Amino acid sequence: MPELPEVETVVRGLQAVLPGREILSVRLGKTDFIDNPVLLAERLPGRHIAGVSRYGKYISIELARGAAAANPDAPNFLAIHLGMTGRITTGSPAEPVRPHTHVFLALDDGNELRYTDIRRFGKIRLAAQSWMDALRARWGEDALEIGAAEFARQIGSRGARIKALLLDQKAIRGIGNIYADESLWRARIHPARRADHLSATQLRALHRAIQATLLAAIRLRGSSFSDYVDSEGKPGAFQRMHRVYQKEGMACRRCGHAIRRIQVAGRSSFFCPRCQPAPRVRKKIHARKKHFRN
DNA sequence: AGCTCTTCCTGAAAGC
DNA sequence: TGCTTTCAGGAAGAGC
Repeated sequence: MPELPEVETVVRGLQAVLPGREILSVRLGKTDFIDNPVLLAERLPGRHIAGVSRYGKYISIELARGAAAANPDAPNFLAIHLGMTGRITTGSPAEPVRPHTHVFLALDDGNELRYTDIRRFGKIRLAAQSWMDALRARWGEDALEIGAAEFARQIGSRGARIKALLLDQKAIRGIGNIYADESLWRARIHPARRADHLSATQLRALHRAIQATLLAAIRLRGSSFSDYVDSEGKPGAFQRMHRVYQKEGMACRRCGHAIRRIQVAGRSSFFCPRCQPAPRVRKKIHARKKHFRN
């Protein structure tokens, strides 16, 4: 499940090989996850790649602007979201093609950029600057860049449960289920706590925990659970450092209590019931979800 | 307005 | 053994 650290790792890999390359041709398989496949196939050939960057969990491949592409509505960005099972790799076109590979871009150095996505939860779009700006306006600050004060202001004022907010890209961008759970464990905060019930100290601790967790994950090139690999096709190693995610029933590394799993905001949430004390049970929640004891 | 739930997709694993 | 059911989750959109 590519989240900020995995996308960052892929982007760094692509930055090493893509800038300056010309896209020679486009071949497509299934296209239901591509915003406008005809436009993509028509407009990409002949364009040169200027750079690669990350925006939240989006990968943005910027195309060099020719004279004709100078106007602001020109589609100068290839925006790619890996969804849950997306992978982008570059390598020789002679390498065997993995099943569910749906985009092939031939490059002028003889290599091929491929997009593979089993579940096709990913998204690909040839986008104009205005679309990238709209994404920026819609979403919150990047989880790695946001300061402690801004984090407390954005998150601490909301009535939603903290886990739901961490997953909401409009509140803060880049975090998914793995790093939300790992960060909450590190900060000793229960995933079902209301954000506006957290103390200033807890918000500071959570801000610190998020950034420390994300940076540690980037150092280990991300977490490979099912499908994630970097742009060279190699898995990350941060899954070895997971403390709660997918560890139901195992002993908490801090206190030894069994890790539990509950649903919060429609997502599996793993936590230590001793280190991360539950919110005071509200009658509404108690009546609906009996497993909220602890 | 602000929050939670449902939906899309495939394959692995559990259930019977 | 072999079938069916459940589950995983990012983010848009529906619903409350």
